[in-house]
Amino acid sequence: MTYRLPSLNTLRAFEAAARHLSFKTAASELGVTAGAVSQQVKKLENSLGVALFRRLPHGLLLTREGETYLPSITKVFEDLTDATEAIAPRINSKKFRVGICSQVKAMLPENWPNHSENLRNHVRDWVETRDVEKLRTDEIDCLIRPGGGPYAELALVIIPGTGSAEAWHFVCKPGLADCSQSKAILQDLMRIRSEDPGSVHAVRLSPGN
Amino acid sequence: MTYRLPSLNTLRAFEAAARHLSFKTAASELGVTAGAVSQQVKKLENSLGVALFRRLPHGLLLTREGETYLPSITKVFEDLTDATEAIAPRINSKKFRVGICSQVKAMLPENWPNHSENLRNHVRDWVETRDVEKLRTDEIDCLIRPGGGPYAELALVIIPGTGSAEAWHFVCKPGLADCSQSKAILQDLMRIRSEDPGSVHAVRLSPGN
DNA sequence: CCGGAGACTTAGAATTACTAAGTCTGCAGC
DNA sequence: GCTGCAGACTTAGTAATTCTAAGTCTCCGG
Repeated sequence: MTYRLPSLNTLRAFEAAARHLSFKTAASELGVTAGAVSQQVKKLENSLGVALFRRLPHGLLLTREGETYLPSITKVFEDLTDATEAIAPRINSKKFRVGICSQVKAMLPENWPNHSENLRNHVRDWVETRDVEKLRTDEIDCLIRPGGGPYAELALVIIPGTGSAEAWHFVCKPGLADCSQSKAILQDLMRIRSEDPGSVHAVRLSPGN
Repeated sequence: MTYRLPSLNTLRAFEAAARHLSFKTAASELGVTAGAVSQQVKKLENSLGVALFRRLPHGLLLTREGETYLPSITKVFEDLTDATEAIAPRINSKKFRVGICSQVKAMLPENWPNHSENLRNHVRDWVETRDVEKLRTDEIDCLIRPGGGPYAELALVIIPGTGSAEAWHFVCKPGLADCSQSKAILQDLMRIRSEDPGSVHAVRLSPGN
C-alpha cells in the first residue's frame, strides 16, 4: 500500500497551467510567480519522465500525455475537495464573516471587501465590532482591530503599520489561521497597509498570545 | 476553479497513520521519523479545524471524521496512482532492473536486494555489468559502479565512500533519477556504505556529467 | 528593426519538513 | 508498588524544498 506519487504542489502547478495553457496566468491564480510554476511543472515532468507541455515562445500546448493527464488530475482535486468539505465544511467552503473595528474600517477602501474578486470569494460580510467574544460565540470567523489581547486559545497574526502607523491584529480560532480565507484577507490587508509591499511582513504568533 | 486543498504531504502522513493506527509504523513506511508524522498530521488537523485521531498513550484511534476521511483519501491516492501510471507506466509501476559492477556487488550484503522489504518492492533483479550502453538499450534501468563517466544525457548520483573507500556512481536516465525506485536503492546504498549515516551524503549532479 | 510577451535560468531568500533528543503517560512484569 | 518499555508529544536546530527577483532568449507585430 505504498503509493508512488508525484507531489501535490507540482500537480497543482500542472493543473492550473494546463487549464490556462499559460504559466503566467496559472501563476497569478496560484498566487506565485511564473518562474515558480515553471519550476514545479518541470519537476513533475522529470519525476514522470514524460513531457506534459510543448513550450512555444508565446504560450503552451499540451502533449498527448498532458492531454490525458489533465482530466484525471482535475477529478482528483475535485474528489479531494469534496472529501475534505465532507468532514470540515466550514473551513473549506464557507465564506468568512469578518469583524472589523471601526478604527480599522476607516482605513480600508470605501467598498471593502468588494474591491477584489479574490476577496469576495472568501468574505461573506463584515460587522463592525471589536469584541473578541464574538469569535467564541461563532458570530464572526475572524476579527481585525488595533492591538489588544491577550487572546488565549485564539490565533493572532500581527500586521505591522508602515512608519508610525499602529499595528493591526488579525484574530481567529487556531484552526482557521491557515485556511485560504484567512490568507486572502491577510494578503489584502498587507497590500493595503503598504504601497512598498516588500518591506512589511505579517508576524504570525502561536495560539495563546 | 481554485481548489482549497490540504497539502499532499500531510495527507500521506494521515493516510499511513490511519491505516496502521500508529505514527511509528506509518513513519517507517514513509521512511521518516515518528515525530515528522506527528507534526504533519497535526498540521492537517489544524488546517481542517477537525481532530482526526484520538491519541492514546499506546496508540491511536480515528475520530468519526477521521473514519470518514480515510477511505476517500485512500481512493484519491489510488486514482492518482492510476492516472499517473496511465501516462508514465514504467516509472511508477515497474520494478528496476539494476546493473551492478562486480566490484561493487562484492561489497553488498550476500542476499542483496532481498534483505529489505522496501528494496524488494523496487527492484526486480540485477545483472552483473558495468556497461553504460545497457541503459540506453533499456536492458537495465540503473547502473551502480565505481567512478567512470562522463555520462552524457544520463543522470548521475555520486555515493561517497567513508574514509579512503572509493566513491560509487549511480547512473540512470534523467527521468528516472527522482523516482521512488532510485530513491529506495540510493537510500539503501547510502546505509550500507556508512554505519555513521549522518556523515555521508549522496551528491546529485545534473544530467550530462 | 524595435518593443513586448511569455517562457527559461539562476542565485539567494524564505518557507517547510525532518531529525534528534528529551518529556510524559500508562501498561506489563516482577 | 516499582521499573522498564512503548508510543505519542515537544522543541530547537538543520536540511530540503519552494519561491522570488533579476536577467536571458525567442518570436511576433508594428
